[in-house]
Amino acid sequence: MKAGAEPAGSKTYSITQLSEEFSITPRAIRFYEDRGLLHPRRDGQTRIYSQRDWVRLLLILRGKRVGFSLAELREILDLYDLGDGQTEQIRRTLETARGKMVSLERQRQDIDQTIAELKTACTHLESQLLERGIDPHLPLPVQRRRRAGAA
Amino acid sequence: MKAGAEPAGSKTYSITQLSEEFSITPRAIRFYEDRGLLHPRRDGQTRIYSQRDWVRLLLILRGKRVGFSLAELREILDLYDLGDGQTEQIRRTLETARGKMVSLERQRQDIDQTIAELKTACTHLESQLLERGIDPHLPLPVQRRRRAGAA
DNA sequence: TTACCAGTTGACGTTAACGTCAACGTCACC
DNA sequence: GGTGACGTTGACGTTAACGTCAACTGGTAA
Repeated sequence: MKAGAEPAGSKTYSITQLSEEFSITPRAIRFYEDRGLLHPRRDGQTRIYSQRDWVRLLLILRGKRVGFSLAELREILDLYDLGDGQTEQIRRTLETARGKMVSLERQRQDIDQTIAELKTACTHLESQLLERGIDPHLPLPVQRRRRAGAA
Repeated sequence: MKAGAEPAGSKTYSITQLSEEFSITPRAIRFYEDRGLLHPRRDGQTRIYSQRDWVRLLLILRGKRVGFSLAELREILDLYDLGDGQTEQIRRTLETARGKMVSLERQRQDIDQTIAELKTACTHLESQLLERGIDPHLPLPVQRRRRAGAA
């Protein structure tokens, strides 16, 4: 039990705990490890995830939502545990980080434009409904629910 | 030459013209058509693209950059040529449009957070370089270029 | 002991979005 | 009447990101 860098009393997670918290499957988590995005401790066979792993997973999922591939996410996550690598390595890493920021800025512009277009499309549709004397904000005709999980 | 809805004098494009303008392959364009995102006229076998198709392609590519799948993009594009469909159809369409807007807003938040994190990571890296007396803004050691195309 | 979890490692299946290749048509031109 | 350039339709290959399934390994509660 002589823990290493971890605060020794720090909270840990099993793979299913993590999978439930983040609403993904254990399979996905193992897959991320296979791709070098996570490196949990082991107790024999079983994986034990630390707070740090928790944060990493958070970053991974957010990164996916903004469109990064797992390979890119690996690069990005490595930004944090570089610590004191070789100078050349640091410089390259810095370059890729800057590159990703640029593409993200552009992506945000794309999103803003798309939102704007959807907005006009919506008003267009709403006016069509109004012409027919229908309230555009009424809910749809009683959706069939199927045991909805967490939002 | 008796054109239909088109302004008759309106500019048209061949598939390779479009592919070059947007830096994609003809294969991709045909694929989009196969998935119902484009409906070009035909002159015998050959496809003829109108201004409207041009705009659609623009929207498709932007949509892809913000993470929409081709199936989703098809839905979105259909928002524009609904015209005067069935009332029920209009309402459902309106719902999906609103849903996409919500997810886009969230995605923009994700992007902003990611940018912020990358920014701190960058300053971290830069300070490491400064500690070693290195200018963090010098370009990398003479990248090998290989006949770069358009930016 | 048996039974049942929770977890593990392969191995193969799947979907999306094209790439690649083959075989073919067709026009202008020389 | 051959030869490109440009276009077409299949059909199969490929990569990413998992899903699915099978076979196995401890622990533990009845």
